[in-house]
Amino acid sequence: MELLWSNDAALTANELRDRLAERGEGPARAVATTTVLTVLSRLERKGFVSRARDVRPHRYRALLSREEHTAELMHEVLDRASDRDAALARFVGSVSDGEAAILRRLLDEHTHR
Amino acid sequence: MELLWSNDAALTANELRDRLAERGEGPARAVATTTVLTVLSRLERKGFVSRARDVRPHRYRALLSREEHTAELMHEVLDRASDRDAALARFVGSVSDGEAAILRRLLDEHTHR
DNA sequence: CAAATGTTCTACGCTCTGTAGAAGAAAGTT
DNA sequence: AACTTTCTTCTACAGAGCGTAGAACATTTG
Repeated sequence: MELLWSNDAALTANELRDRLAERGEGPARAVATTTVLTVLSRLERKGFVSRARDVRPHRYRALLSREEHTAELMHEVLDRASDRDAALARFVGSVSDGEAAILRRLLDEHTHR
Repeated sequence: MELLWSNDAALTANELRDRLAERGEGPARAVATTTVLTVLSRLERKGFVSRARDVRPHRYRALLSREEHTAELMHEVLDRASDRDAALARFVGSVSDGEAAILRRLLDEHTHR
């Protein structure tokens, strides 16, 4: 559910519900607005989403973009490893050549910046 | 619980239970053997553990090392991203300098091998 | 065969997630 | 202000996963 969040930003619950209804017309679609609200509240509690309480139909926005969130998760996973370096090594070792090239480029930028 | 697995390899349920009892004498320690068995069965079902059924006190062993598992998880997380490259970029961007250096070295090995 | 040891089945409690109805609060309308 | 519509919160329930383990069944040992 949370994945549907990567949309744009700052939506109301109803707007979000409509977006959800659009993508994926199939059966078993269309959730109730309250459902969206509940999920949003939980996400807010967990710090994934911010809510503008001042405007009336509260507007919600993702605090982290989809990609930031992914990076965040990768770090969490890595942090749970007993041997970070070894884990990193395994990770790099199991990356495709293409992706290895991308990583290299990214690291260069990381340095020169 | 699964984390306690990174021990060595090929243990019986009882041996495992003993290892668990040792590390962390504190209160609320010491689980029943059946508990260990149940957990092992579930891990086996999920493919994290292999079991030698031929020997009688079945012997269990981790299929992936702690670090391999971590790398695996990182890939899974990355695979769920809509834009892998962007996610990778975020990841690299949020890595410490020291870790960046390690990554660079790993990539070099990756290439020259 | 009986006793000891090992394994499977079944189950309970807890947390998380998806789902939403009922009830309360705020805004819009006449 | 009273009424209606819209929005939000509260409460709840089912299903999955995890930690835990007792009861029952199987196997090995003496």
